[in-house]
Amino acid sequence: MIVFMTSQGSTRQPKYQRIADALRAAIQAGEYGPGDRLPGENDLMATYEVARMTARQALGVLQNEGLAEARKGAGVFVRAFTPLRRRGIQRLAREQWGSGRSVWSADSEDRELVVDQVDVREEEADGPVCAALGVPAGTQVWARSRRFVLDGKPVLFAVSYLPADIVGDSAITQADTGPGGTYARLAELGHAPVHFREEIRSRMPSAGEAERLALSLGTPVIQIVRTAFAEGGRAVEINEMTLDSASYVLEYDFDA
Amino acid sequence: MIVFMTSQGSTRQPKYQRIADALRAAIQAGEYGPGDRLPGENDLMATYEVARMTARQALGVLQNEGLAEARKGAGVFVRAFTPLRRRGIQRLAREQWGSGRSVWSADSEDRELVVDQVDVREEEADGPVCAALGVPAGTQVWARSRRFVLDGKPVLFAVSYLPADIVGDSAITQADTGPGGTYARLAELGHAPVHFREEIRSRMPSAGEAERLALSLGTPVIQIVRTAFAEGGRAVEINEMTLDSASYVLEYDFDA
DNA sequence: AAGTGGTCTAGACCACGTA
DNA sequence: ACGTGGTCTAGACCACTTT
Repeated sequence: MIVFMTSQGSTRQPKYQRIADALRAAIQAGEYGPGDRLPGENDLMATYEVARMTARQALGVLQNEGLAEARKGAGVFVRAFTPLRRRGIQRLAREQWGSGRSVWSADSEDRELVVDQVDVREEEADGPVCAALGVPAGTQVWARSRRFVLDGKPVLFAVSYLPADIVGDSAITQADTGPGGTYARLAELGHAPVHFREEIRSRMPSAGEAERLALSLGTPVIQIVRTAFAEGGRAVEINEMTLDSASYVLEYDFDA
Repeated sequence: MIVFMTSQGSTRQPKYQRIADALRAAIQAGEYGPGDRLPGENDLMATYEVARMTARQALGVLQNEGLAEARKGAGVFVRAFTPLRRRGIQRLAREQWGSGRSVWSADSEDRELVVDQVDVREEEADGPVCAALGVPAGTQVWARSRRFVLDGKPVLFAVSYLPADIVGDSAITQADTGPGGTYARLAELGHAPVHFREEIRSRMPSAGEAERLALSLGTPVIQIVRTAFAEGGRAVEINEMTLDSASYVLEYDFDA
C-alpha cells in the first residue's frame, strides 16, 4: 500500500520549507560557515526522499533569502558578507572635497577601487530629473555615469545630473573632474554645495541592475538619490546611486 | 514531426525568462496598472505552449522582483507602492520629543497608526547589544519591542535596549512611556540624547520577519540600528528597527 | 568522465477565494 | 462549483565545473 504523504502528512509545513529550515538552522549553528558547500540537489533527494524539483525549491529558498549562492556545475555555497561602511554625512563635509580628496576615497580605505563604465554626455533631462532639479521640462543637463568596482566586485553605479548652464565647459564635462571632484569644480564656478538631501529606498534589482552589479539571487539594491543645494537653495546636482546591499552599510551621524 | 525546442532553439534565453520579460514589459508599458490581474498560470500555458511549472517560474520571477504579488485562489496582481517618508534627522530634533510629541507622529500624518505586539521586559543584554551600548557582557537592560501598523498594514517593528541602571523605575519600564516618549523620560533622568547614529542595511527577510510584516515575495527589509548618545558620549539607547522596504523612503538632510 | 545546477515536461492533488 | 495558485512526483536533456 502506498501512503501518499502530502504536506499535511505529519506537519503542516511544505516539505521544501522544512528542508530549507533545516539547512538554515545548520548554517546559523555554524555547521556550514561562509564559503562552505551545502548539500546539493542529489544529496537532499537522497536524505529527504523527495523529487529533484522539491530539493531544488528548498535550495531556492535559501538563495532568495540571500543566505546561499549557487555556482553552476559546482554546488550551492554559503554566502560571505564584508560590507563597506559609508559615512553619509562626514564623507560630504566641505573638508573632504575642499582638500582635493575624492568623496569616494572616504569609503574604501586600502582596498583596490576601480572606476568603470564611465560615460559623460549632455542630454535633455527627463521628467523626474527636471522635477528634482527644479528646472523646466526639456532643460539641457550633463549626465555623468560610472561604476565602482572594489577588489573585483562591482558595488555601486551612479548617474549624476547637473544643469548645463552652470557647468559651462568646466572639467565637470570631462571624464576626470580633477582634484576634489565635481563639488570642488562647482565651488570654483560659484555654486558650492552647502546642503545635501539623501533619499534612500530598497528594492529587488531589475535584470539589468543585477547583471551590472553581478548580484546573486536574493540580493536587494539600495537606491540613494542625493540632491546638492547651493547657497540660496538652488539644486545644482542630482546623484542617483544604485548599491549592492550586500556590500554596504550606510551610516548617518547627527545631533539632536 | 516534433521539434523539441530547448532554450537554445531560437534564442539563448530560457523560456520562463522570455515570458517574464514580456509580462514585465507589458507592466512597464502600462498595459497592466497597479492592482491589475496578470495572466495566470493557465493563460500562460495556453499562450506560450509551456508546462505549468514553466509558467509558474515566469510568474515567480516577477514576484521575486517585487513587481507582482500572488493571491491564493485569486490570481497574480501588479503591486502598488505608496511609501511613507521618514525624515531621519528632523524627526529626532529635540523640539519633537521636547514638546511632548511622539517621534513617530512625524512619519505618518493623517493616517491610522496602530501600535501592536508591545512587550517590555528586563533582561541580560547579548553580545552585539553590549558592544553597541559599550557595557560589559551580561549587563541588565530593558528591552522594549513593538510593531507599527499603518492603515492595517504592518510597516515596521522595533526593539530598543536601554541600560537598566539609568532607566530606574521610570515610565520607560511601562508600555506607555508618556508624552514625548522614551527620549523625554531620558532627559528627565539627566540622560538627554544629544547625538544619534543610524546604521542602515538592507537584506531579504527571514521567514519570521516576512510573516510579522506581512511581506509579499520579493520585498526586502531595511534595517536601521540607531544609537542615542548622551552628553559625554555615553550610549543610552540602541534601537533596532526592521522596516518593510515597500512602505518607506528614508530621508536625511544635512549641511556640507 | 563524472557530478553539479539550470531548464523543462506532463501529469497530480490540495487549499483557497470568488462567484 | 469552479478556477486560482501552491506543492509534488518522476522522469529528461543541457551547460558547466571539477577531477
